Amino acid sequence: MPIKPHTRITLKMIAQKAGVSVGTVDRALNNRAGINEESKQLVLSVAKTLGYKPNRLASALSRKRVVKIGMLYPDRPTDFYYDIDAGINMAAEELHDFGIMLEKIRYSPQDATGADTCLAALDLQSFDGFAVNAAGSFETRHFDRIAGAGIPVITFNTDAPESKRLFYIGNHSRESGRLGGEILDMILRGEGSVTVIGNFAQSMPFLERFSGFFEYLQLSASTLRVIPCIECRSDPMLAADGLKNLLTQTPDIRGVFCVGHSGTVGAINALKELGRRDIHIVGYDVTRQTADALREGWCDALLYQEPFDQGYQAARLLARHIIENWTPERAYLYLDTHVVLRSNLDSYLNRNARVYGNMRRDG
Amino acid sequence: MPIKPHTRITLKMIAQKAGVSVGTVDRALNNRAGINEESKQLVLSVAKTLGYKPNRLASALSRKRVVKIGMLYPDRPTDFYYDIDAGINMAAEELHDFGIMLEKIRYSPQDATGADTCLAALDLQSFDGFAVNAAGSFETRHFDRIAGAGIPVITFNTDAPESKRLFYIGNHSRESGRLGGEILDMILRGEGSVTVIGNFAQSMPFLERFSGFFEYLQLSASTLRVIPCIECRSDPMLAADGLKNLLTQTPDIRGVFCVGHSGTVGAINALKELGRRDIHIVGYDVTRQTADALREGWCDALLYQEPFDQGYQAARLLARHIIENWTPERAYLYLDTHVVLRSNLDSYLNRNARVYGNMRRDG
DNA sequence: ATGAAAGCGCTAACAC
DNA sequence: GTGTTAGCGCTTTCAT
Repeated sequence: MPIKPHTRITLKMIAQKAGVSVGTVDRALNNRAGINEESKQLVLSVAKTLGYKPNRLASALSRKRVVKIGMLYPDRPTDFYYDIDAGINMAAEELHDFGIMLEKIRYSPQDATGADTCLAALDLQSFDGFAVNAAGSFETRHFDRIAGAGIPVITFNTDAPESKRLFYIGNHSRESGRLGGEILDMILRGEGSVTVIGNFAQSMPFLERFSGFFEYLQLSASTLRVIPCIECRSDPMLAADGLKNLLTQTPDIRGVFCVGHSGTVGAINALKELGRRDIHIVGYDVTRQTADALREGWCDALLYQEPFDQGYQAARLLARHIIENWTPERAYLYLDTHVVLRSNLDSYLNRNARVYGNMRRDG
Repeated sequence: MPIKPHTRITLKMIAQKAGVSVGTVDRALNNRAGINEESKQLVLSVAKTLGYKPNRLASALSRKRVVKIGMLYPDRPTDFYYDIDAGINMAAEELHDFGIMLEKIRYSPQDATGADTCLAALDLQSFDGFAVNAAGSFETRHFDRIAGAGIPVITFNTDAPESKRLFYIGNHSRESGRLGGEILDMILRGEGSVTVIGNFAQSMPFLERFSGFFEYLQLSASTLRVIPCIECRSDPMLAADGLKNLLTQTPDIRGVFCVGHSGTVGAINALKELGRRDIHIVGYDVTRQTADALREGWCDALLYQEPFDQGYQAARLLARHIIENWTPERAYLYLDTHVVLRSNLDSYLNRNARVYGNMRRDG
């Protein structure tokens, strides 16, 4: 192990070259008050010619203030939020050293006032930012109020585009719907009828997936016939019953597109009950139930939304905004929607444990 | 919603509670020499009850030594390594603050002695580790020698399982081959003949993808007939000619599985030339050529290997091993193989620029 | 074997 | 408006 001097441009070096003190350099470089324009320009130009790169570490270490970020997301369904939560945990660990603390605030999406109560109870002033999963019946005006107070708010997993949130990170729901249409069309080769199990009342992403699905069929001039869809309201039972009903009325249904996890589970159960392996399901999210069904052939493809990454990146990016005053060029940061088939299912089960999980420190 | 105070356990606190000095605590915690067993155990137990978590930042900041990591990977095909390179750049930037320096060492995979020459020219002793993309005709004994000298070596993107490398991070080639089989089978519904365009002489992953493809057809009892395959030796022209030849002899070919990027490009060109939109291609890697073909319907699906992440994670994980003495539980860290279809193609084009690119600091 | 002390690069508080 | 200085938590060196 060689001992090499660390040649790095420091504030001190800039100060020396510019003939000022580190304090002044700091003020210039960080846009702080109490410096006159001339010195500022001087310092800035010296820093530039020297090729100065700030050292986030030293900065974080010396910062007295602890940055506190509120992570606001539903407490269920447990399956789905388990992965988001894991991603947040990972980010929390990485950010901890930087003096950034993540505080999880779970709300109940079923309870219309749950999130509101949560927010009301919080001492907003003690937070430096919020990352919000705007699922369920969340009142966006709440975080408009927060954003209005100068505390940055971003959304993840589910957006609230009409709100004052800074940016969104998550999936492109419409695109994933198109993907669902493409896969179902590929499987069925445009023959027969399909139906959609929706969850539209619950929140926008579901509606967007549905739109995307239609969009694909439209664009590709698919010959698939779409039968009026079923609403499942996040209840697998309703989805199952609805599908069974529909099948008695319309026996030529060949495929089902489920815009959400509960609908997928319901549809799978219905087909199992009826023993209909000839009907093809394209659904959402990899959980034990859907994974088993995929493996056993009750389902053909699952669209996977990288929940782990959503939590992880949301925390990281918001932290970055707060610490470095960084903002993305676009207000939408889309993560990929993954196609999970039988052959790559194993990769997605416990995927985080595989790679990221191992990346956690031993202690 | 507990409000946890950000109380950080420091060496000082442990020292105080254990009645020793910070120096001793440091020695105990980091297995350094010059401490007697009793004090060590005492410190360790105090640290444990206090729930001590080391602060990587302070550690990196105070460390005098600069850690140098050699990233060894081919210089072409440019398209493919552009993304790996981008991932490495991102890692380099993140790691820079931690006093970790990445040095890129590009070798020419065509030139049998290219990598060897590279390695011979290096001052091995000045490196703290190597991450190697063991593609092409790379002589694994070279990095066996390095590993033998106590310098950790990991592989990424392409493994060398028989070598002394510490662990591998990249894709599961056989699984991706199975995925290719599944998709082609799904498209063709087991009807007709398919062929495989190989690149087997080049390196193991290609052979593994091929095995996986067969494995799937076998396991699923697919009725697809596989016609003896074409070898393309990384040359799209050879692939195109081979396919055109085969098609004159065996007109009922309905699908083509290409185990590598060059084969995919060649097959696409052949079909374009023949105007055969009825033949389905499943290939590898998203580049301008394959993306255009997918969009225009000359190709049905692309398997994407997350090159960006491969470079990024390889650097991060090796750094972690060197700095924190962390080692993964398994020697294989698999990243997902993504299925790219028309509907989600846009997500994959410039995907790194979209999210990660934006994450880079402004300067 | 152990303690004391000097930084690493930066921030923030205080003095001028 | 500017300079000075005391840390942040850790590593490393030098005494003891």
